[in-house]
Amino acid sequence: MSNAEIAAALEELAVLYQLDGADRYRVLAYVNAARTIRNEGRSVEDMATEGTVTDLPGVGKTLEEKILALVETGEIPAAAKLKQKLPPGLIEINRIAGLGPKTVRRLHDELGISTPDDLRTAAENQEVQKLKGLGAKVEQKILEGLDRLEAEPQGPQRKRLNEILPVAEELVEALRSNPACEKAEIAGSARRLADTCHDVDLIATSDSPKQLAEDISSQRLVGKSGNPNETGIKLSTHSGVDVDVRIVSPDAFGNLLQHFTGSAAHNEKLREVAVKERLHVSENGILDDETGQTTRCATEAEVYERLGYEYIEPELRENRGELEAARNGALPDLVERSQIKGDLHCHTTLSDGQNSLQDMATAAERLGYEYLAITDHSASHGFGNDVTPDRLCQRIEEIAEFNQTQGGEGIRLLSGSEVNIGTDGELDYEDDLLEALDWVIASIHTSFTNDEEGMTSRLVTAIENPLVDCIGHPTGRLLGKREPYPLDIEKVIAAAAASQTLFEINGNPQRRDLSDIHARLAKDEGVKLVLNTDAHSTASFDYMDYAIATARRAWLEPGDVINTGSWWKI
DNA sequence: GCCGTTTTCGGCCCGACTGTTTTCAGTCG
Repeated sequence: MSNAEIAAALEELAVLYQLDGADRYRVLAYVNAARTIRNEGRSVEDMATEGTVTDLPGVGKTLEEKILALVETGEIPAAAKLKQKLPPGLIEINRIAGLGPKTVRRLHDELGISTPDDLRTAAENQEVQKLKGLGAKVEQKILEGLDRLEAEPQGPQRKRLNEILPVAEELVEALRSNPACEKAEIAGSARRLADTCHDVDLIATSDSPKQLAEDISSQRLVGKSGNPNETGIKLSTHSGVDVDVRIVSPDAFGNLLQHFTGSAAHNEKLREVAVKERLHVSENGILDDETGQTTRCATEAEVYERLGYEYIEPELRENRGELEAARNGALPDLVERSQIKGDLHCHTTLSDGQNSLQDMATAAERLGYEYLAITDHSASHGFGNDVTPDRLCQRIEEIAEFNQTQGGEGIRLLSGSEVNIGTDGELDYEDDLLEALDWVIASIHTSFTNDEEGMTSRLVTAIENPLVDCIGHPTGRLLGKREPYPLDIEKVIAAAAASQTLFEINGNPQRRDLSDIHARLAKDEGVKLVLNTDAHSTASFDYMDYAIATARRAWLEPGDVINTGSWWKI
C-alpha cells in the first residue's frame, strides 16, 4: 500500500472523527500524521511491519496499530465502525466549501440529512435557514456548493506549476508597474516551486490598497473578481486559476511574505518552537511575551534571524528538517540554474522531436551549455519514427563529424539514446551498438501495469546493466494524470547506489520525475542525479528550471548533480 | 492522539473572514 493511500485513509478517518464530534486535537493528530506520511520517501507500510513507524513524528502507538490494521486488512476498524454509524453521504457533503463538520452533523441530526440530494431538497424548501445560527446566505452557499460538487466530485483539481507561474508572473508585474504599489511578490506554493498549486498567492504593499486592488481586477487575464477592499482582492482568471492578492502597509512586508509563502507545516512548526521561547509569530509581526513588544520585519531574512534561524530558501519550507538544519548550520548549499553545464536528454526529428540536430545544438549553445546529449528514442519506441540500428550508427557518425567541425570550440555533443526497458528489463538495441554510444538512458514507456515486484525487478535489471548510464523519468508519473507505477523505490535506489547508475530528474513540468521526495532519498543513499529536460523542441530546454526546482526541493547541492560538472569532468 | 531542557498530564500556531449574532462559533488558509 502506497504512502499516499495510507495518508488518504487517515485523512478519511479524521473527517469521520470530526463528524462524530471528537476532540479537535485528536482529529489534528490524524491530519498531521497523514501529512507526515505523504511527505515520507520510505515505504510506511514496510516501516509499520518492521515496527519502526513510530519513528515518524506524530505517529504513536495508536496510529501504529491503525496503520498495521490498514496494511494487513485493507481497512481501519475504527473507520469501518464509524461508517456504520454515519452515512457516507456526510463525507461528501463535508466537501462543500464553507460547510464544516459541525454544520454537517447538525444537518444530519436536526434535519435527517444523509446525502447531497437530501441536502438539496432541504435547502430548496428553505428548511436549512430554520436552524438556529444558519440563515438564507448559508442556504444559498449550500446550493451553489452542491452544483460545484456535482461538476467536480473530487474537488477542484490542483494545477501544475507551469499553468500557475505564467499567471503569477504576469499579475505580479502588473502590480509592480502600478503607481499605487510599492512592492509585490509571488508567495504560496508557487514561490516554493511545488509540483502543483491550488491557487496563486500574491503579496503587495501600498498606501492606497483599495485603489491597487481595483486596478488589478481589470487586468486582461482576470475573468471574475470579488470586491476590492483595504486588504486586497480575490480573482479568478479566464483559464480558471484562483488568485488571492493581499495588500498591507510596507513595514511588515517580511512577516507577511514569510507567512503567505508557507507551507502550513513549516509555519506551524516555526510557531510551535517560537511559543516555547515565548515568542508569537504571525503575519503581523513577532510578539515577545517578555516585553509585550511586537517586532515587524521588512524582510524575511529578519524574521528568521529574530527567531534564531539562518535564512531558509522557499523551496525548503515544507517542515522536512529545514528548521532544525537552519539552527545547526546544516542547511544545504542548493544547486542553482547557473551551475548547469549541459543537458543530457533531448530528442530530434530523428525520433519524435520537432527540431534538427543542428537546431538543438545551436539552441543549447545559446544557453551557454558546454555539452548536449542527443538521445532519440530507440527502435521499439512505438510512437513512430523508430530509429533502426543502422540509422543510429549513422547518427553516431554525424555527431562525431559535428564535434570535429567544432574543433574543440563551442558545444560538444554526446551520441546517446533513450532506450526502452522491456517487460523483463531487457533493452531494445544490441550490446555492441549500446557500447558504441557515449551515453545511454534507459526508460520505461510500455507495460505500466505490472505489479510492484515485477516493475521493481524490471527496473533493477536495467539499473544493473553495465551499459546503462542513467534511468529516465524513473517512476513514470504524469502529474494529475497518471500515478507512478508500483515500485519498491528503496530497492531501486539501493540498486542504483550499488551499480553507480544515475537517476534523472526529468524537468518536463508534467513529470518532474524523480519527485523531490524520492530525489532526496536517492541523494541520502548515495545516488547521483542528472537534471534533464527531455526536450522535444528547442523551446523546451526551458524545462531545466523545473528540474532545478525539484532538485532544490530535494535539498540537492551542486556535487549531487553530475551535469553541474564541466565537459572534462563529466 | 501525541509529546516532553518547565511537563508522563495538560497543553497543543495564529489570525481573518463570514454570517449570524448582539459577542461569537465555525471555517479556512
